This record gives sequence, structure tokens and C-alpha cells, in this order.
Amino acid sequence: MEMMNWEQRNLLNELIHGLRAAKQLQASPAPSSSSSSSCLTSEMKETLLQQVVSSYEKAIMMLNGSHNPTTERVMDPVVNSGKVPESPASINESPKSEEFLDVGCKDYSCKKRKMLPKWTEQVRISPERGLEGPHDDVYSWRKYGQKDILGAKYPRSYYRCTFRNTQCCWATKQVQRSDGDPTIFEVTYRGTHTCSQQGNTPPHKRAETKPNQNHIVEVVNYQNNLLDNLRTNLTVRTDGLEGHGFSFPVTPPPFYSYETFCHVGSSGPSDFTGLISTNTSTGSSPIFDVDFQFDPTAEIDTTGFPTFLHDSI
DNA sequence: GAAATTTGACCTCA
DNA sequence: TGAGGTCAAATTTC
Repeated sequence: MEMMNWEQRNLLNELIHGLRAAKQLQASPAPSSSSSSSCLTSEMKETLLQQVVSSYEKAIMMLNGSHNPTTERVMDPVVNSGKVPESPASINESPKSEEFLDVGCKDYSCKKRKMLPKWTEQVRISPERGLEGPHDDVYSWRKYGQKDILGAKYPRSYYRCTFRNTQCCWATKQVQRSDGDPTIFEVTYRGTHTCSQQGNTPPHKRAETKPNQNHIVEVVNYQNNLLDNLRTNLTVRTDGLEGHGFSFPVTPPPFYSYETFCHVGSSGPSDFTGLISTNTSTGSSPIFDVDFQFDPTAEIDTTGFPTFLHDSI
């Protein structure tokens, strides 16, 4: 099995994330429907919509970053206690609408800010480019502070979205240089961008930070391809599940992390043999193992995008 | 001159 | 009370 690096996995994770939110939106009855329990409120829908957008943005950012010679991501972006990403769109921790959506530029308390989603990436700078900014992403940031951190060799820098005031975008990030390896920067993001930086990036930065339109179209095509292939090629092993019918839930479990969705095979990170399993802790729900493989040698179709192979476990 | 960065002061929370 | 996070005036850069 060929290598699928963590960027690709992370990208897939984001796409899954976006798909889940989109499906929730899709599964939601029309507003006119009389069924009440499963009907999402407009605020919840807006939250889900934001999650979809956020996932796409992150996926684009990842792809864009992967072409950036300045940085090299060195591991899974989430290092929060080694847990599953506290993704900006984590549904199981879906914030109430007022916490996320009713965000006024002026009235936005520190408490609410702390409830913003938070995730961490580790980024390695390339020797060729030196210290020229640890991490260029598609967004425009403004540095607003720097602090010496107790026990840390290097100070921590604080950045906020350039468009905080103009577009009430409360995304922030912290950049901390690693003590152990000075070429590695730990970048902690908090909050997702609500700004539309497509048209607002300062001209002098636009060219270097924005994916071009074709790139975006490619990403969307890529994502659609991935989803189609998942639908087409995914197989579900149901043997040994006598008495249990299987169907994908209309509303997926709160969060398929990469760890739960794509359990990397024992042969190492080059494998992309995955599992899907539901929670078995209650004993009432059977395990649904789904195996899929990412085969980079056979996946390049006419569009140049990978396809998923399938195999039973 | 506008925008970005620096840096000391202030605020919040454990 | 101290550490982490943010604010905002001063300074620098473009």
C-alpha cells in the first residue's frame, strides 16, 4: 500500500466532517414539516452550514498549505492531549446558537471566546526559507501580542484575524516555537473564520495567500469524487451480526474522528486501510467494521483524483 | 498616512 | 497570586 500522508488523512477527515454536517442539513425536514423532534432550528442549520463551510475552508487551506514550500506539517494537527480534534465543527459539542452565531463585534465576552473550538497543528519550517514566518495559511493575521511562557524557551505569539473589526471575525491563533526542535512551531487555532477573506485580503498579500479559483474548483471536484467513491465502493461487513440489521444512521454519530473513521493499519502510516465502528460500550449496538483502502497506484482517474478501493476484512 | 508590529499594562481565572 | 491572554499606545514599516 502506498503512502497516504497525514495531510491527506486530515483532509479526508475534514471532508467527512463537512459531509456529516451537510447530511444533517439534508436530513432535516423542511420547515413546513410538522415533525418537531428531528427538525433543526434555523440556528442549528446555520451552525451546520458554518461547519460545512469551515470544513471546506480547512480542506482548501490544507491543500494550499501542501503546496507551500515554506512549511512542512510534521504530524497529526491535533495534539490536544492526544485526543480527537476539537474540530471547529464538532457536532457533539455543538455550541448553542447564541454562543456561535450571535456574535457581535463589541459584545463578545471573554467567556464566550473560550468556548470557541480550538485545535493545534505542528508546523516545521524549511531550512531554505529560514524563519520567514512559521506558517502561512490562506488567512490574513495580525499579531496582537507576545508573551514569555513559563518553562518555554521561546515566547508565544498571538495573532487575530485582520478582519476582526470589520467583519467580526474572532478567529485567533497562537504560535509557539518548540523547545525541543526550534524548526517546529506549534500553531493553536481558536475559532473559525467568519470573515470572507476572498475579497478582502490586502492586495499585497492576496497573491500569496489565496488559492486561485481553479484550485478551489479542483478541491470541490476532488471532494465530490471522494464522496462518490466512498458511496460507491464502501462495503459493510455484516457477517457475525445475526439479528442485527445494518443501515447507516440518518443522523451520523456525533463525530467520526480520523481515529474512528480511518484506523490506520498496523503496517504503519503508509497503509490506508480503515475501519468504521460504532460505539459498543453500551452493548446494544453492534460493531460495524468497514474496510476501505486508498490505493494511490490505481486511483488516478481522468480527473487526476484518487479513488477508494474496497475490500472486506 | 495607513497598516502592521512591539511591548508594557491590564484582565481573567485557577 | 501568578500565568496566560488581550488591549492599546508607541513605534516601525511600507
